[in-house]
Amino acid sequence: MKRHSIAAPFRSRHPHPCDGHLPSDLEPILRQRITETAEATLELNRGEILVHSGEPFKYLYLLLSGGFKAEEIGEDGLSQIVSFHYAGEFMGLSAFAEQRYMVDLIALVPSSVCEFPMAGVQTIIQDDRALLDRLLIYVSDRLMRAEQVQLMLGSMSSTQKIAHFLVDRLEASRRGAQAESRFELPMTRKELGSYLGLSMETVSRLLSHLQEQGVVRVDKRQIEILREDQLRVWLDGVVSLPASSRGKPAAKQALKLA
Amino acid sequence: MKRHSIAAPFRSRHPHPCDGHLPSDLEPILRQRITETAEATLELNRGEILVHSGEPFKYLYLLLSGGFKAEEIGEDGLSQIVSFHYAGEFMGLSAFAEQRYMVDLIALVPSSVCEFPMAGVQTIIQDDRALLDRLLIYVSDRLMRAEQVQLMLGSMSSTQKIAHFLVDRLEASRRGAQAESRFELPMTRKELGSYLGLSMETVSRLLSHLQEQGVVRVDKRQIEILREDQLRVWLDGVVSLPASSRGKPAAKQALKLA
DNA sequence: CGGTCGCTTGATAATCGTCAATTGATGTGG
DNA sequence: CCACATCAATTGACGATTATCAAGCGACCG
Repeated sequence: MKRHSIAAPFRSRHPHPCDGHLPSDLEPILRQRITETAEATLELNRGEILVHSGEPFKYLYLLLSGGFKAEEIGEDGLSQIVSFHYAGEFMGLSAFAEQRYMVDLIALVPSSVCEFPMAGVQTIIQDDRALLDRLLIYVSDRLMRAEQVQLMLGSMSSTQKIAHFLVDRLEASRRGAQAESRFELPMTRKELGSYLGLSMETVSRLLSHLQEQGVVRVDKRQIEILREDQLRVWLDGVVSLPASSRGKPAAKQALKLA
Repeated sequence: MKRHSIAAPFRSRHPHPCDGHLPSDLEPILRQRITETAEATLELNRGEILVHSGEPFKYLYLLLSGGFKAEEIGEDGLSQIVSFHYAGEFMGLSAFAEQRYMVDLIALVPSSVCEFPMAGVQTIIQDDRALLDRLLIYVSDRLMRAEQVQLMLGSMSSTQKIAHFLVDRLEASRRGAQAESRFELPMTRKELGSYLGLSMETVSRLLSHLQEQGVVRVDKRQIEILREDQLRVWLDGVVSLPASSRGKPAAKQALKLA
């Protein structure tokens, strides 16, 4: 984990590395003040740990580029990825309650993050309550998403889970600059399985199955969505994973519904 | 749903109905100010809906007595209970992001809640930022819990899920006034199943099984924990639900581990 | 008193996890 | 630079866990 300190003179002379990466709904004044409190940027390689669960909540992190997983660790050794983080997102928002991080934050791919000391954040909040308003909204937003993940984990079949994930990624990539229907997954099949509550093997089979049916094109971690409509059929729960494509009824079904 | 307005003259002369129900970590000054903004208390019977998902976020609710479920509704008709709420808890905290409620809030048993108009809450926040700090903590606390539920849903077996739930309830009842190892469930088996990502039948079988082994006593919705140590063995994942107690190896296993 | 609801229990079957073998990619040290 | 180890991914065979279907029972309500 390489650390690049941002000295005060540097800050005033150069475009700030966090600039252009802050959430777009943040008021301009706040952007500037936040930017000024950033103490350093960090570069992490795949597998490097940014924060350990249980450590005191000293920094808020903004992901500038790359990808992260947030992994919840049970007392008994169980673990589960509870969220993935993509560029532009804050990380560590579940730490306000206990003033300690509640998850491990681990880089999935080479990533850079911006580090905001909580002391500085508190200072900003002293003169301008707007930032606190924003933080409340961000945390509430994550809560909303976590509840949606609960629905996914508790009530969906494996096919629905994958479709749910792919549709979510597709919509995110559409919101991006050049509205693509292609994207790159930053995580392994195993990590995706952990997030979805499935085994690595099931994830792999589902992706193969989706590809056989011409719904997506899968090349390593490159995903291209060919038929969003079919994906939404999977999401509606009509399709199920065949036991090694028994007599290939699944293909017929897919054609029927097309 | 019966509504009792709290007129201003009433407020000054009587002990307030919300008094003594607010979270204990709230500063006294805030308690008083919050209490003053309460507009009404509501009485709901089992099954009555306090809030529909999607409605605008007009009120924050404090549960005074009884129990609630928060039910997430998928676009396709799927639904899942994402949390239960017990006396003293705020409800509706995932609504800050979109300014709409994200779940249905439904009474599990006859309940009373205190209704705080968001307009009034905003007013308090204008003069005193402490309340906003508190809200951030409460939302972050719920996020933390939601992430723990994700771990439960994604990585635990049915036996671990039930044990997890019962241990959680046991600890809550211990924190109560007379530190009991007995408590009453406010929800049906089906509702509990929805929350745990299990079918009603599996929940019923697991409770029967726990009773056969003398770990708990179950009478309708009354639960008494007899052997917390055994419950924690279940939580560690050593035990599994036998297929109709095949030759009763489960009983032997339980004795071995005792 | 009939009907619905909550709960229990049994039989059966489907989904999905586990185990295993294989392949290709990556990286490391001799 | 190549052999070797490790890791990610795929695919198949098998079986366990847990959902579904079905029947029955007591409680409560109209």
